[in-house]
Amino acid sequence: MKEILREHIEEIIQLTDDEFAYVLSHFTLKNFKKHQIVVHQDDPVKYNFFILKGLMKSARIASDGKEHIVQFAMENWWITDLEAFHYGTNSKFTIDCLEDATTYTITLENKTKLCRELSKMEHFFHIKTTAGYIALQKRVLCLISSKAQDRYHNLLEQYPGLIRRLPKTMIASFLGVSRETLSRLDLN
Amino acid sequence: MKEILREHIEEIIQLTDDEFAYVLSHFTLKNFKKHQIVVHQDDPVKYNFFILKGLMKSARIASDGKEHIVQFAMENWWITDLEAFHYGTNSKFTIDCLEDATTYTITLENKTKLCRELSKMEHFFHIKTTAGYIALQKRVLCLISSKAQDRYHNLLEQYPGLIRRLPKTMIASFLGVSRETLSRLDLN
DNA sequence: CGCGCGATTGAGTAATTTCAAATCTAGTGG
DNA sequence: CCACTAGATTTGAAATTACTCAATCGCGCG
Repeated sequence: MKEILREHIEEIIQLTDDEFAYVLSHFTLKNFKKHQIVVHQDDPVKYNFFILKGLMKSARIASDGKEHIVQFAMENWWITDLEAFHYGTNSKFTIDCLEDATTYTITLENKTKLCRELSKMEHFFHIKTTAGYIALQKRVLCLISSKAQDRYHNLLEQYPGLIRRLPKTMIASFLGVSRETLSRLDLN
Repeated sequence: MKEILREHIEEIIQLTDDEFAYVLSHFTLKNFKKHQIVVHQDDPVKYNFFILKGLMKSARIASDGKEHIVQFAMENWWITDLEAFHYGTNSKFTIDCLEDATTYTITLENKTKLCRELSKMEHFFHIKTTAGYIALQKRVLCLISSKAQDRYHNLLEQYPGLIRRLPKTMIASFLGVSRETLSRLDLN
């Protein structure tokens, strides 16, 4: 468990054993079961989640009852409602488990403390956020410039391992089309 | 000029006069004229731009010749192709001026140096990137969950000052609809 | 076997695009 | 002050794309 987090962090910065032990002490290991809700829409967000094992999604239920999936996260990905987490507002999204999950969670207080006391960790989070920004920018471009079919292929190409674990209904929701439309596309 | 940048940074962190002078020495003041191209699609990206005055857009020209606007930036906003800037790859976008512009530019080398030497600045950029991430996440949600009309109103509500300075063609491109469709919407 | 869930298919409707033409507007030069 | 032009915006009409609602299919599991 520890090793996974350590390797993940050390892809970006180097830590001594002591430093890593200190970093680790700011995280809490938490397990969740499939279908378990980790963040409730309209509730405050306590944690940022680093996924060791499992699969989650972050989605918003619109007023008409439809679910719009904003993010998936699997092994070695982070997930939370970053806005609510950072600004202490209520979550716009519900985050739940598509598979049983094991996570390291960190509170905002601990993240802030860690960044203040170990500037390498601020660098780490900065780089991670930058990568997330870049990924979102790509997604925006895809959404405004491509037809549903190309969006599907684009996703498949970028995250083939993820797609295999997802029901098509959810892929459709993530792509911003109805499940019927996705089903009618020629996916070859 | 200096004061604008200083106030912008000091919204997030505190700097002594000496520190700010040091920070400032990593930036270069650059002026651009309306229609001038600041970053060419498929070229490397030298700078991240902080806009003191003016208005720019970042857009991708697709293979069919259509322009898809990914970002606008006006006073006190940052703009670049963050992926190309950080990873040294070629820009996916063309960034150009919709109005005459005055900017402070910073190279990746200087940004990295600044972050290493003054950890407060790493914090500053981290917070800025986080805010950008949050804004993009909102945009993604809007794109997958709303009709064109609601997307327009959403944008108008969030950035009324920006909309007033933009031709409708560009707003349409930003929203991911054709200019004809935007023109036909009932915008009241 | 039969239930439940996900995926597909059909039919009608709505939203959006495309291409073309018309209209409007701001700036320029006479 | 007017005429002219270039660019932006709007409008029209047909074609495409996607959505909704309903029905059906397929499959794994108790």
